[in-house]
Amino acid sequence: MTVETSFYIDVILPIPLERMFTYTLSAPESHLIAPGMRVAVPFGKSKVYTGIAYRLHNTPPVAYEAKPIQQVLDEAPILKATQLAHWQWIANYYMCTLGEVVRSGVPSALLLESETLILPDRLDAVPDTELSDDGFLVIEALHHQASLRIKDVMDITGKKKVLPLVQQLVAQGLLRLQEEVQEKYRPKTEKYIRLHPYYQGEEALQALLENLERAPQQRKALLHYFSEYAQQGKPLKIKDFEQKSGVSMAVVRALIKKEIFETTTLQADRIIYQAGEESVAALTLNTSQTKALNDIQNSFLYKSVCLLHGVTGSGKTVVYLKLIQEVFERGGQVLYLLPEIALTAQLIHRLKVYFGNAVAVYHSKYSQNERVEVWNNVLAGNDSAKVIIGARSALFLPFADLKLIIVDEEHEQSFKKFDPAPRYHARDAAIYLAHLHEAKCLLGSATPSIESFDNAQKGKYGLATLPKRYGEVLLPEIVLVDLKEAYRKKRMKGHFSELLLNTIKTTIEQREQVILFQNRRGFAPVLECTTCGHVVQCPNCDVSLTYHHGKRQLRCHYCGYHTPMLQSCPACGNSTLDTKGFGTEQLQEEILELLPSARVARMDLDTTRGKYAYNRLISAFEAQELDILIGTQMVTKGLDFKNVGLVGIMNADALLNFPDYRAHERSFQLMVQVAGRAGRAHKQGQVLIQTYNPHHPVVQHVSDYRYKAFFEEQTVERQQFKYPPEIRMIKITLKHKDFNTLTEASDWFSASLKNVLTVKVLGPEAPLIPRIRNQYLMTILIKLPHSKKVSQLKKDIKRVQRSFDSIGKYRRVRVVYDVDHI
DNA sequence: AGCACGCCGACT
DNA sequence: GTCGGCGTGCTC
Repeated sequence: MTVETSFYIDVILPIPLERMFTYTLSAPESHLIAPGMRVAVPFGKSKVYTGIAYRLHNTPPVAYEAKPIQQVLDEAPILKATQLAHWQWIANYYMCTLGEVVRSGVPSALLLESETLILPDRLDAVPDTELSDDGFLVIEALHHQASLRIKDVMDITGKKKVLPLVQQLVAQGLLRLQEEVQEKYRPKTEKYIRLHPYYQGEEALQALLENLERAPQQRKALLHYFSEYAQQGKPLKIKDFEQKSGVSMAVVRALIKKEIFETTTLQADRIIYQAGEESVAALTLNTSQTKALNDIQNSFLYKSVCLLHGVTGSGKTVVYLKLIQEVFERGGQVLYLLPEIALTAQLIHRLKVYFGNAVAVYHSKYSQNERVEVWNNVLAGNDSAKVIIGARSALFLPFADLKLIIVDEEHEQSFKKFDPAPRYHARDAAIYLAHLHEAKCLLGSATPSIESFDNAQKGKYGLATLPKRYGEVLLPEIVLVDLKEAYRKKRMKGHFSELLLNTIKTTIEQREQVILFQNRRGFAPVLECTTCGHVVQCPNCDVSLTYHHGKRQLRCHYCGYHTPMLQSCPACGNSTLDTKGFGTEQLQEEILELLPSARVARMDLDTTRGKYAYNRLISAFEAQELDILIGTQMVTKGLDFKNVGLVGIMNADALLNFPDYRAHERSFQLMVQVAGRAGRAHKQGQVLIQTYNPHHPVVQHVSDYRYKAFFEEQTVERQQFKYPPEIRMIKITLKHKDFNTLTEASDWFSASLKNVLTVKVLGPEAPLIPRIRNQYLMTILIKLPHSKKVSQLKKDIKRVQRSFDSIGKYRRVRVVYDVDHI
């Protein structure tokens, strides 16, 4: 007597729902499946999703009947247990669902797409005369086409609601529906040839060659095959063979047809790297680099995270290389995280020189196929993916043996993801990932974030420093220009002080280049009527429109709205519209007027939109085809120019006066980073900062490169006003298109939080920009001391949200959590 | 999140 | 009458 056992699987679906879904498995499926594999499952009325198998069990669900899965999609797990643990941590810590982590973590080519296909069943089951007009159209279309999709039916009938119609036709037996799950990723294959096994023996071969006496080309091909095969000892690529042997494809085909050659198809790796050319061992470190390396290694003996504070140009990368080499020799995997992938080209090249084809690149700009390739290589622990360079998303790779994570430019804001969940900080997620793998994590920066330096000061992280530029070149000299005084003494030409303008001139005369930094694109950020004071605003967002001179347009930098330049004030009708403030575009225009012979280019979001525009600008500047580069923060990021004599910061106050607790930190970082672009291999560079407040402590600290003093001042400020790292913060944003509903809803939410939580709840408050893309925003801020337990707090917040969601009128109010927001 | 269902007002 | 709007509930 046998007892019927049922098999169930809990599946993570890539959707923003907290719970998992339980499906039934057949007995054979239950033997094939393991946690971490993908499964195709039906969901709802007509959808099929790819989910991740999470837990296999025998407990039937009580409240509902589980559906059977459609298909097991993998033979082996594509996710590792450690990886799932990491994803779970991200979901908990950043208050999102595991499904959202899956959606952003798994390459979308591995998350199959469901497409409802409509196929003909018995098209003559019902006479045409009994069909509705729309029904007739659909059946007619299926006489010409093998299948239709739902959206095709919409086009044919010209209607949006076609499902009832389709369902009726299905019920009548005319059509059937097929839920087709398509594998988007097809491994690239290449054709290889080899000699047919029949000719293995000496005699058979001899006979064959004699046989080919009258076919000299085929004979030539065969002889070439032998010499190549003797060298390589493996099947030969058909393309290579054709080239090297000098015979035409027709000859090869003839030999295949005669069954003298046979072809095999092998999966090819799409990403091919050249072999390593130089050895890291041959790299010599200077004394401070040696010391830093030793400090890092020592700290790794008892701490898992170490911060490397190295000034710009101090040679941090060489230290990284040494650390990577050490792991590389032991065969472990290294993850090298960068804030922005635009800057990786130089680095990838450099790493490949040392680690050859062990270097793999992974980021969102890569094609789906390439990403799946890297994914599989990392999963298998292949030699072709031992050193992985990537942006944020590389954190989600299925590491088999991760030993070291390097987070370069750890202070960069772009490591924190926002908008689609999961809103994680890649640096912090990297530290947790290292912890799970018992790996080491190195954070590197010239201007460490307050948080990281604080952790280093408190002994939580190790600390190593590179205080000097490589080759003992001095850091650029920073000169402050008092704008107030310059204006008073009428020593200004447009937005340029005489000092800055003259220094630009002499720099160019010395055949050196200039970078001008202005953190604002466009021509003028505000268009104001001088008669009535009206400021022209975006119709969808509560921000002023920026005037773009080149296109004679007004543009919104938040939603992309644009309109031709207005000739008169929309409020009072007078033609007295005037621009206020200035952006990169206006600077470019001014400089062209002031220095007509200078070769000037602008680098901002507007000029780097095209696929290659960014690289073109960079190479033109590198090749010294340009004298002056005017840019936004884009120019501050890790670019290594060799001939920059001067960096000008047009207006430091625009950075400092930003209403945000991080404004000073960001200003310090931006200014020091952009200053670092000045100076050459053996010559000190120059930096000019224009400001209305030359005595501002941040400006002062920048001018002397006093990071420590800056850090201490910031720490005091943050302790005083209760900001991180003194406390932790969770920002809750509520969005809705109706202002009144939103206000009511956020009041309710905030009040409930204040009721339930024992920590500080601030708000609701309208953010700086209270409306974006026709959605009103409200923020609630939660500040909690480190002594409080976060996990319980987050559960309490989620509980409040559940009661909130159960209130009908608030249901459509979107609630967004941003933990440790920037 | 989707998506269907169901109830309302606005038109061929 | 039908079409499309949007509020509501559900998805294993």
